[in-house]
Amino acid sequence: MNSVTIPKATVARLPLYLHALEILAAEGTCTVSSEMLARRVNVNAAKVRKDLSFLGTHGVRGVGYDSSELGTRIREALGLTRDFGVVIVGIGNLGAALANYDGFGEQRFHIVGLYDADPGTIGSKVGDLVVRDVRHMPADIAENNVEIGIIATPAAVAQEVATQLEQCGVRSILNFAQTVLQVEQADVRRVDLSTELQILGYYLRHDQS
Amino acid sequence: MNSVTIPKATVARLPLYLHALEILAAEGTCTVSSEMLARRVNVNAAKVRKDLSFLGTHGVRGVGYDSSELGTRIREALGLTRDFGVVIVGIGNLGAALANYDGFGEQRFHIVGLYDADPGTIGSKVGDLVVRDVRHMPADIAENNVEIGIIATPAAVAQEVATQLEQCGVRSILNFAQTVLQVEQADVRRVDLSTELQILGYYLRHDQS
DNA sequence: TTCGGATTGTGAATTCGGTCACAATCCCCA
DNA sequence: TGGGGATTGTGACCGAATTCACAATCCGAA
Repeated sequence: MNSVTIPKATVARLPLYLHALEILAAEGTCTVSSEMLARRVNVNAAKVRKDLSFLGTHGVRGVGYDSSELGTRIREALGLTRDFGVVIVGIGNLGAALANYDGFGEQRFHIVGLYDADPGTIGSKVGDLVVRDVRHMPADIAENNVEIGIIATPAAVAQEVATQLEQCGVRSILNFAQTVLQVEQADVRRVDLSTELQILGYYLRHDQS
Repeated sequence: MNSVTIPKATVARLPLYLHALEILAAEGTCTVSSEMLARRVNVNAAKVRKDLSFLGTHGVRGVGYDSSELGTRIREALGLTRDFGVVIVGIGNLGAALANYDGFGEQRFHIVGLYDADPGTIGSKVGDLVVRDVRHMPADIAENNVEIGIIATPAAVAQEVATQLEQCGVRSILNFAQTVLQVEQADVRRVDLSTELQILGYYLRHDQS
């Protein structure tokens, strides 16, 4: 839609700006400066301005950005103008925690399905959804127009689930399993506790962020 | 310790190489090529070699890397030659899930304390630890030589917890709360579901990974 | 109406990370 | 003993991301 492509690094920061902005707006701030945002997101003010410039945003020199308009612009850029269906596969401790996650706020991501393969888990209720047999997943996805899949299964089956998700047409995958997924086209983001800890471990000794 | 500083991007990949290596080793592979690792980690083979060259590693031309020696080298580089004490603050759904996380395998990260502020949660047992009042945290940290703190509290109190952790001498923080923490010196890594979903959302429309 | 302080937007410079290509080296086999 | 296939290590290039610095612009006050 939007003509210019936004650099990956910028895309990754837009949600942070948006969140900072929502907090400021809730506090009644109408105008924000790049400096103000920078402090809250822990980056350089020049970087904020350059990032925002990719949105074709127009702040006002000498004044700053209108916080509500800027919020709208960022939401548009991120595509947060419509709703997204999300499924979670693997309802163990982590999957259940993610299902209960309330951090979406007024966001547009809606969890519409929870799946597991364990008969002991299937049928149990998490939040206001009932865990269904993973074998129902393909049909459900097609029916509900699901676009994002979250994998919270054991590593051993994560790849299989990913392949299946992709076959169902899911193009975006958030992977919490300790595996690097091999996919055809899908966009995968990986979140792994043990990886993060190991990275932190390195910087414990080689200290200079 | 190790003379040369390793680029951040490389550090972030080392845990992936290590994990791939452990799987290969478990399968009985003694020698691995950069190409083999590259496939499993979804990166370029040249990048693998360049990354490993920072470790001063010596593979054997025409042959590859000795998988057990390479594993040792990576572990040394990451500092995984000793144990790390970890505490988790905020034992809600997510905190409890993290406490039960078994993905550490034979890793050296040991969760030695769980803390919460809610009287209803304090005293409950998660895994084989009992959740303690967060007010005991400073004393416990000093006593047990804790180096890493995981924050899984509501966003509203995350900053306060971070400040307290830092005052207790914790220099590494893994932040699951929806906030950007302001810290003095500590190294912070942030993991947030809603941010990840928003990034995925962007690429759903602007598709070309 | 003019001046000063504040803040944006952006070209230019710089740093960082990724990719390519190839010489150097090794093992194995004939 | 020599040659061929395989694979590493790395210099050179390329592109992305960050930072710098400053002209352009705006608001408000005198």
